[in-house]
Amino acid sequence: MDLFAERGFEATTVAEIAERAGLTKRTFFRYFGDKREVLFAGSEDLRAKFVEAIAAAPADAAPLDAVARGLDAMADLFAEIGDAPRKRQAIIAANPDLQERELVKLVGFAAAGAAALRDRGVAEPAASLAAEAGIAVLRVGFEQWVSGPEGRDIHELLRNSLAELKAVAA
Amino acid sequence: MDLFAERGFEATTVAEIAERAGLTKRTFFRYFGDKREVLFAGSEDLRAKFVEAIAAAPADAAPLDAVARGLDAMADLFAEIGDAPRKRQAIIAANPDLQERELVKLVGFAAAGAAALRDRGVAEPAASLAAEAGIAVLRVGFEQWVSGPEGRDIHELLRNSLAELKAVAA
DNA sequence: GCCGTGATGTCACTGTGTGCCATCAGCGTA
DNA sequence: TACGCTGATGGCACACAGTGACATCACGGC
Repeated sequence: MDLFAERGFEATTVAEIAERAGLTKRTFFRYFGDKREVLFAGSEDLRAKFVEAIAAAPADAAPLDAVARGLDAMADLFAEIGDAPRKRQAIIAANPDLQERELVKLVGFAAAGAAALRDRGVAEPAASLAAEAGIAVLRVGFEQWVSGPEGRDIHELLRNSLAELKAVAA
Repeated sequence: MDLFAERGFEATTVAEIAERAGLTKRTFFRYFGDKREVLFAGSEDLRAKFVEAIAAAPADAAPLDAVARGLDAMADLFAEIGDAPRKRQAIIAANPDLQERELVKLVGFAAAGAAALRDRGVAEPAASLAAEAGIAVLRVGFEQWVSGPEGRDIHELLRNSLAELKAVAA
């Protein structure tokens, strides 16, 4: 993160990252599948929170409301770790390769969320659509959070975004 | 496309593609920003159809209905060129790097669709959400089309997918 | 003291992607 | 015809990502 902030992602070589971390290039690639992955190592936690919250939603909750619980759980995590996500997002915003990887992660969230919904008895394609819609809400709300003024509550932004989606789809 | 179908994307080098096309590696990279891009060259047309149809929707159409027009226009193009998209999708499905690039293209569609909606007077974040939701519908419907039996009508799949989204968001 | 086992280092190598310069065809102009 | 300009291409050389193969080393069990 330090190196990326100093020189940018592209201008930082894996050898330099490895040296800073006290290991070799080869060992770096044993821990991370590729150079980008080092910035997304924490995303499994996020996905886990998301699916757990969906699974834990009341049995009679509608699919999209279960997804809303998942989004709320993600927001908890964001709020918890302060503005680290914002710094990280600035690095990602400056590099197309990283944006690609982020999209992959988000689609992975959608797939995991859809699976969690199916476990709740939601049929396809409703499960996938509810999960994809939830990720759309996340994208839009998160974008407002990182690009807007500091201190705004990410929970509220996501809730508003979801309400807006419901209004649009009505 | 021939080379990718024979040996797979990864096992095909840019030098081989260039040779087959009668030019050099260097020239290939002047036409395509990277190796993956050669598979996505036609996507600008698709995006253009999408935004044109949104712009051409009746002035009183709801945002999501304007997006539905856009999806219909894309379906026209898919149906027109037969099963080439299915072959292409098989290549993409076999390679994570290509999937990443496809997501980027889809998100680009969403952004272009959102801009078209804003031109129609739709405010944010409704415009982005409607466009993102439309792309979710496209992903789910297209996935059914390529993975399901041959001969199904992509228009119908997309319409059903959209109806399902509306039901889920109700 | 010996033997796995897992983590790490070292080395060589392929392939992507880029910068730099040479070449060449076409085209307008004197 | 000769000249110079321009745009497209080829031909290098290179940095860097990522991988396979092998060596090394620390460790714990026996």
